[in-house]
Amino acid sequence: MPTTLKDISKQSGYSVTTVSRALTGYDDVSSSTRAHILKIADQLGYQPNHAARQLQGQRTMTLGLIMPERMPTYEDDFFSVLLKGITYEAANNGYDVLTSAAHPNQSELDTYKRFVEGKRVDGMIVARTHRNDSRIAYLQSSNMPFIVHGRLTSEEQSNFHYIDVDSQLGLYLVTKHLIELGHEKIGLILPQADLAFTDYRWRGYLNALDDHQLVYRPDYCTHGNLTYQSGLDEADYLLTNYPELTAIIATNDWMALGAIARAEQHGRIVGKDFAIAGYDDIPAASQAHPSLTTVHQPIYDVGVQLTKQLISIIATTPTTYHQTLLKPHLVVRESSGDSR
Amino acid sequence: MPTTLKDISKQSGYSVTTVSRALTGYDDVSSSTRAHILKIADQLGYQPNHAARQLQGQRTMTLGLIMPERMPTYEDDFFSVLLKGITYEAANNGYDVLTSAAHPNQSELDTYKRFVEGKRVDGMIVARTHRNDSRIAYLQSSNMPFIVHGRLTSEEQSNFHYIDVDSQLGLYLVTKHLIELGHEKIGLILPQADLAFTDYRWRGYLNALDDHQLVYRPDYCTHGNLTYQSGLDEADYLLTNYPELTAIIATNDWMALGAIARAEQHGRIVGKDFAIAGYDDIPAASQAHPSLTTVHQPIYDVGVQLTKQLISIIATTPTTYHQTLLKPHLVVRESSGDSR
DNA sequence: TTGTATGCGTTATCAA
DNA sequence: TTGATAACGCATACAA
Repeated sequence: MPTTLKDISKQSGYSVTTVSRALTGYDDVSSSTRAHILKIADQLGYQPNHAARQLQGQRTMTLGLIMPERMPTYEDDFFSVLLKGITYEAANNGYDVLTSAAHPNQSELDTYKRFVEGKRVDGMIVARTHRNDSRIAYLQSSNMPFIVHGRLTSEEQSNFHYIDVDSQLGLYLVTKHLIELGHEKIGLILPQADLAFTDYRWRGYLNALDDHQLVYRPDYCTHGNLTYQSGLDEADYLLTNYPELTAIIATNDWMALGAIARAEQHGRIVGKDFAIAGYDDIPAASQAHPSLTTVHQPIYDVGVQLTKQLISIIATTPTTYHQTLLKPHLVVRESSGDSR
Repeated sequence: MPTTLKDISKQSGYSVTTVSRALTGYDDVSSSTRAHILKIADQLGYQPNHAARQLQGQRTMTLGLIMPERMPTYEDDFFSVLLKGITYEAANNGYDVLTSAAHPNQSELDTYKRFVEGKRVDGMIVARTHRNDSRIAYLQSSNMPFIVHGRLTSEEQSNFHYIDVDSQLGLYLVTKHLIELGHEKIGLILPQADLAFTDYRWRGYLNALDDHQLVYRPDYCTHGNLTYQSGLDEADYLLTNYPELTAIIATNDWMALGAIARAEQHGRIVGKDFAIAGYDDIPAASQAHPSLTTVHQPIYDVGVQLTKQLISIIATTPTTYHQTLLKPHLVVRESSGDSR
């Protein structure tokens, strides 16, 4: 059985109260008794019982992250990398991280409720927002501190703390890059329509076309699901129906890699007579052949930033929303080809 | 303030005890009162207070995973992918996952103690074992259920539940593959010497040489640290000092990718006049150019298996160690070249 | 079938 | 500077 305050109390002769105060660093304990108690606690290998602390309203020193209901695609490591950044930064600040996914017969939202109303965490991190995001609505109605990676769509109000990478700018940059290389007919493979960033990426593409007096062709835009397979499928669709295309932008790297593979099967030589670009700059992007032109998203670092912010929010309960928009940068590699 | 049993008690007129029993599914509650209570609980959105449950000795329904003290290299996503598998499988069984890393001024082992003695979890998962692993020794001395991914070195006793991928077999397979292609002078880039699997991988290499009557040259073996950079460095060292080498095996894919890059800088054409193989089969391996011959490790699935096992161990406290050795398989791609 | 009393380990309040 | 007591929310032993 683990050591409790009572054990230390007995050993030391002091009351449980005094022991508690000595251990938690109160200043109304004589330094000699504190030293004495500290020594015994150390000998006995005392570890505070976390549940007991929580129970009388203490902080949990725990942050929560819930993985999406349907597992993101097998190859999508967005959440795991984010979680890595979160875990290490949390630990640097004395926090632990509780993670879960929907339990059987429960919704994702139920999991949020379990964490929040079960008082299991001091704050929540929400990632990959979608249109009309019920998780955010719920958290707003609670008084649990939370921070979001991403915003709601541009038509919705994002009245909460967030850190986002400016997807609209990101897609503007790639699109502009391709246009400047001479491309005028550029296909676009978007993610699922209900993801909030889909909206921003689409707008970035649109703006770039606009700014260069190119006509927007809605039929050049399709929706994939962020997987390699959907990159194959959507590229196939675009190349079959619109052979006039000279370039395709996929809104994540896995779809872009799929698109490259399929384009080559269609007889296009990517990086020479056809251009493809991705988004994210995952490790495989630089290894791919041709290497992938893409937009860099520092996911690990975003995890770190989110954590830093959330912890400061927990500490200070700011009255104004902390909203950060990070600027992504274009990484030009072989797949977009030379100037044509 | 979240709803408590007391609130439901007041609303329903029943005692807290009865409410508690109705909600946790005892059978000594009349079905009419149960229905009544359930309804009110639902209306009030009752969520059990986790801390309170834990406090009187209940299960936490939480599993623990602690990330290594020094962050695994930036690009090493082993833990994050493992954690993804663990989290989803845990959730499937009604469990949550608590993760952390060493807090400031604390050791990794302190973190284990916090989790175990602070009674924060029902079981622990340990990964990436090393020689003389103090975390395992500690857990063995506790009575916290735990399962390990990996074993101790072959000279040590692995008296605990584990699931390992047979690294020795894995390295045997790659080495044999290269030998059968005609290679006789094969460099080996190992991980840090204190990692337990280093031992097994080295033995696999050794056995394959032995079985084919090739002499083992210790100086053909170097140690990297699992990063791309160390792949560059160690390959450089090997190629500079032993130009007679016709192949290099790196014991993970990132080092192998580094080795490919450096070998090409040394004028070797990998896949033609020089062979390189890796280990892990990370996504980038199939995208690399040349694509990487490697050994497949199903990390996500291992996470799933570990979780399944651990949960069953928690439930049944088996008296015999559950030890599984998974067979890895060779994935032959371009980097090992054709028969020579 | 239901209710009362008690305790889990800790901290906060109040008194000494 | 220290200690007794109550309280956090829940589940259990025991009584009714």
